[in-house]
Amino acid sequence: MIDYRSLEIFYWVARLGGFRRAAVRLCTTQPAVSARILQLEHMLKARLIERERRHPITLTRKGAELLIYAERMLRLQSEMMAAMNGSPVYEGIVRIGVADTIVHTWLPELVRRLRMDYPNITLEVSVDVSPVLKELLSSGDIDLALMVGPIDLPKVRNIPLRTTEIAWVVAPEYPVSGTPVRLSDIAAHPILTFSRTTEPYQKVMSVLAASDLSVRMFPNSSLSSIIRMTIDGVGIAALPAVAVAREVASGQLRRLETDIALPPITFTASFIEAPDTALVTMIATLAAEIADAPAMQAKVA
Amino acid sequence: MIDYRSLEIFYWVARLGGFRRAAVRLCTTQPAVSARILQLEHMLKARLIERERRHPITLTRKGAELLIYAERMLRLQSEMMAAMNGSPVYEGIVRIGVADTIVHTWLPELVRRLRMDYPNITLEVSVDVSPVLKELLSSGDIDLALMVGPIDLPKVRNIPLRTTEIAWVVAPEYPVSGTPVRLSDIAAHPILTFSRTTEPYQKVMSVLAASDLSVRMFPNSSLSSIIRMTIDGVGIAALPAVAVAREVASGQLRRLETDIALPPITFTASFIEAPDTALVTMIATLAAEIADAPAMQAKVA
DNA sequence: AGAGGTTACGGGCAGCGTAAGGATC
DNA sequence: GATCCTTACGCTGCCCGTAACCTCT
Repeated sequence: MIDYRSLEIFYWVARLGGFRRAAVRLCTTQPAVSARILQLEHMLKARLIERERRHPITLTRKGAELLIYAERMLRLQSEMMAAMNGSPVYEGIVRIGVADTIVHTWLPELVRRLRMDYPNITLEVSVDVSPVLKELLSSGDIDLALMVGPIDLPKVRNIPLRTTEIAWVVAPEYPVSGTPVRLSDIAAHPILTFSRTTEPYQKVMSVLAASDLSVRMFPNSSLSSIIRMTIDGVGIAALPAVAVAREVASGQLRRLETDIALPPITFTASFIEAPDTALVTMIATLAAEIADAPAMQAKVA
Repeated sequence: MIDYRSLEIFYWVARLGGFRRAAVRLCTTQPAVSARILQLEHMLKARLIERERRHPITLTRKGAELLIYAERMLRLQSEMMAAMNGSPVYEGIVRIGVADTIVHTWLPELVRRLRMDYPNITLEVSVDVSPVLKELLSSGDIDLALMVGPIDLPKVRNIPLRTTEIAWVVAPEYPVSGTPVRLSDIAAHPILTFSRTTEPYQKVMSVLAASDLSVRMFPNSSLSSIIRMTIDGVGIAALPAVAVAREVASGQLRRLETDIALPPITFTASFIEAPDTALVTMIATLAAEIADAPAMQAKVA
């Protein structure tokens, strides 16, 4: 008989397009995945997967046929677990990728709530900039990404968290002319923001490019480092307003009043849709709830 | 996660109403079944089965709920196997209960065909009279019964094999008066037939009772023994015509011409309907085909 | 005493992880 | 050389079967 585990592994190999990725996603090793697939192929006496050297692998006809059943089986299994336990079993390991901004605002609250309400969930948090998180998610290295912007791929579910504008902030004593500050005033100073691939960087660059201004950018992937440097008077920072709300409130940073039209950025909780995402969905929903909670709004506003 | 095997075991415990029966049906031991159920109950943190001392056990509410999923899961699994292999995997152990009459007519042909076409099937044949076979089937001790008459229980599938009349046969020299022989002529002699619980016995008894005749019956559960004794002139045998066709053809026995209205008896291939009966169904169908084959008809006619 | 389920215990084997081995770009 | 899958191998843990035990009729 065909094991549930084998189908699960087969499903993720097909889904993520590689043995390695499936292994990472399922928290196991590549040989284990390999053995399962081989066993499956041996049992069904048919090759299921065309091993090509480049991502993604392709399924044979038989493989595609099996995938349908694998998906149905996983779905039935999780439906059963949900029905039997009243609610799905919220336990296991979840790997979350989080953008720095979220780490500094409401991630602690999410972690606290999870530890309190679901002590059997083990979290593995990786912090990185959103473009990297997108890669990690689509290669199966993380299960859930809390970051900027939706991922526009099929089968990825994006739960919008909250939208925030980009604020220009400086050290209180830092000299900036103009009220409101114009773009050219800002461009005279070094601008600190996230790394080149991120939305804040690109949005800043696009308005500057439109105005034909040149500028010294200080891209930096660490939010706390950017904040530190800004407080130390290195330049003007362009950061999500929520990320610096505390420092602005405490007077460590001063928010510039400008009329520069920077489009706001939207955070999302994104994850790959699969038959067994009850756990991840729950966490994403909880994240949305916490991110939008009045308490949080007040705390960071 | 819940194993396929656990669901299968749970299904059969529920279906057959006991741990022991399920163990027999699944070719395993009672402790193994017990352990699986215990593990399942532990995993779902709920009692699934009320252990009562008498058959059948009853399911708790949770147990009944799980049974639905177990059945769906088994069904999906066998649907998948069927779809993937083109045809279901015809291999494994099948326990067949066979009535003596069939053993002496076309069972060898069935066994030969199975051994030839499906060498991976292991047969375990038990021979007994039909009422006993019915018990064995409903308690899960056999998977398929080839015997007299349908089993009128829900979830039992009966495939009609062929109908045969009951013949009165005697040794060639045995003195019987009358042509055609009347019932009272027969009642003067000892009558050999199957044991008390069987259809031939009961049918003979009912016509005799209707005529208010008393008679000496020699019930015997072994067909070959009955034939032997009849050839030796012990009395008149009432047996399915097909069972003595060979002896009549070879002249070892003589068939009496009578006008006694004995209702014919019907053989069936009967088995319990379950989500995974592809193998048993195939054998039952093959049995029907062989039993009704012209070659067989000729051979026994 | 017998039927039916549980507990105890030892052995076998499946499946996993580590590490080394191709193959292809 | 880098990436990706496969093979080799030792180990762990699960699951099964045997046997003894419990409990109710």
